[in-house]
Amino acid sequence: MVHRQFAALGDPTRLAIVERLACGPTSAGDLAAPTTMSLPAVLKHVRVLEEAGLVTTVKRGRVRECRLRDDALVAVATWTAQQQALWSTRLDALGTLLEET
Amino acid sequence: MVHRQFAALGDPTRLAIVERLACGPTSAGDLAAPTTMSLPAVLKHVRVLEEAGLVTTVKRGRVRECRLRDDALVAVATWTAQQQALWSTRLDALGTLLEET
DNA sequence: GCAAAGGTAAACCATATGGTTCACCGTCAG
DNA sequence: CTGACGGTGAACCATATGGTTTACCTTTGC
Repeated sequence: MVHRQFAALGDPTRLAIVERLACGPTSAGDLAAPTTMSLPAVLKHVRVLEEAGLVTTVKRGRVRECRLRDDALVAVATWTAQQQALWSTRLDALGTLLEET
Repeated sequence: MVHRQFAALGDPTRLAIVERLACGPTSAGDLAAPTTMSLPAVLKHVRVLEEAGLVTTVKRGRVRECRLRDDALVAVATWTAQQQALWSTRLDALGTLLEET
């Protein structure tokens, strides 16, 4: 069910959040600060990323800490690799077929 | 602008189309046949994939042939690799920091 | 204990998305 | 030539998405 993750990464705002989070965990407020968006909007995006299994959040006191899951992109990476492998072997097969003729 | 591709792959129908196309080019009709969807619906998805630079289509006679672009997933693969690299170096840094203390 | 800060829930809105049907057009086969 | 086939454009619809504002709750600092 990797399409869930693709969908989550398909929004530019959420992609930016992931890239930001790759540099270390931050609070939700800090995530919203550099944007022109309201906090609730940003938090909705964080929720989506959370449900896609890309980030985890913990509430410490009154601040919610968001961090990238260490296994966040493995599903995406493996799917992509599989697909590329499949595709390249098909190209190889086509190549040998062309050589034979 | 890799979010365009992520968004395109974020829909289960389109993801299935890509996987199907990885096994070789097909006509639009053949793409729609195994599904419960109407042809126009499938063709809309193909358009989206085309605009995301993932597939190309050519019209031969009255049939439209759809094929996966050979460079379809490079952007996705490179972004993912970069991100994982960034993330793992950060983890390494954290590890050495913990060792020092 | 009070005020400010950080977050959250709810209501709401505009637009995008994913799908349908129907009418129609070009192409291929008999 | 004509009919069936594959695809396309348009109109339309329901729901999802991305955003807002407002009110409110909890935590923190003085």
